[in-house]
Amino acid sequence: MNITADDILKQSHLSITSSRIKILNLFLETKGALAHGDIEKKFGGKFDRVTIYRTLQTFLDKGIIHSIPTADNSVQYALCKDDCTAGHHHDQHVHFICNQCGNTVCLDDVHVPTVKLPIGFTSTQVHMIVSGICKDCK
Amino acid sequence: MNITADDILKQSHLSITSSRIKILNLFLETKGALAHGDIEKKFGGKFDRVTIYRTLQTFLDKGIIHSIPTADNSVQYALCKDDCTAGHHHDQHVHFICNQCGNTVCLDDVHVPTVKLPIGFTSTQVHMIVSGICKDCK
DNA sequence: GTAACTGCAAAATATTTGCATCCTT
DNA sequence: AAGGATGCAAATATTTTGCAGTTAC
Repeated sequence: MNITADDILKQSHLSITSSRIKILNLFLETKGALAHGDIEKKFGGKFDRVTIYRTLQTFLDKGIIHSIPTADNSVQYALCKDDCTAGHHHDQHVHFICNQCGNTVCLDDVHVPTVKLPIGFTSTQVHMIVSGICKDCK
Repeated sequence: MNITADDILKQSHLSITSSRIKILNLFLETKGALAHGDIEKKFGGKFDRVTIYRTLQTFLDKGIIHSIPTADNSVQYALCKDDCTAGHHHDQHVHFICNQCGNTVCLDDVHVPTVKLPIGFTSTQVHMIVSGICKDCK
């Protein structure tokens, strides 16, 4: 049984509203990551720009989504895995950005190697962003 | 012998101008990475906002600096190593972002492990961003 | 002297905030 | 009914573009 947008909102103690459901469903349907602009385009004026900003921020706060660092400063968001709790992410997965189609996908099955940091450094989170050509654009 | 801002500009066939020298020197003096805002603050109105944008873009194009992906979408820039040529970066180094002091540093001595990508994916660049507490903030 | 770079002004974008209204619980 | 969420308007902030004046080579 797949988890529904409804479930996710309940788990995070958020009111179940139409825009949250729609945005969450978009994330659930999309295999890759989404930028603010993608969401806006997808719903073309269906609801307010500002609502998208606020909804994304709320989801971030609750740990429902996480942001993916990108080199071109477009902000990408993706659903968190089950082991993410509010404010404390365990997402150690690899993100792949295709230079051809521009899509960002989570490579869930690729394991992020642990790196040995210099003395005195403590790591709480590791992101690995690989860019290149994805299998669809090959 | 240390390389100078002057040398770098000559190597990239760029005119040697005051603002380019100053910005490059700032990079050379700074061990960590710089965001657009940092540069602006550092020179407090010394020269135009727009000049900074254009200078950074030029440096990016020439492969003098590279941008570092960050999770909070502030765009960070850092000097490229010698083995970077225009448009083709070999920077496989790890960046560390301190959650305490906010500084971004390049961990040049930490080797980025190669990851095995799923069939069909080709990688041209790998970024690894580790966040946590740096040795100075410990 | 010519091409390239800079500063200023302004346009285009992107993000944040305040407040009245509407929806969820 | 009460608290929270949304939409609209507007304030801020960020980035881009055009053009005239200046500087590097």
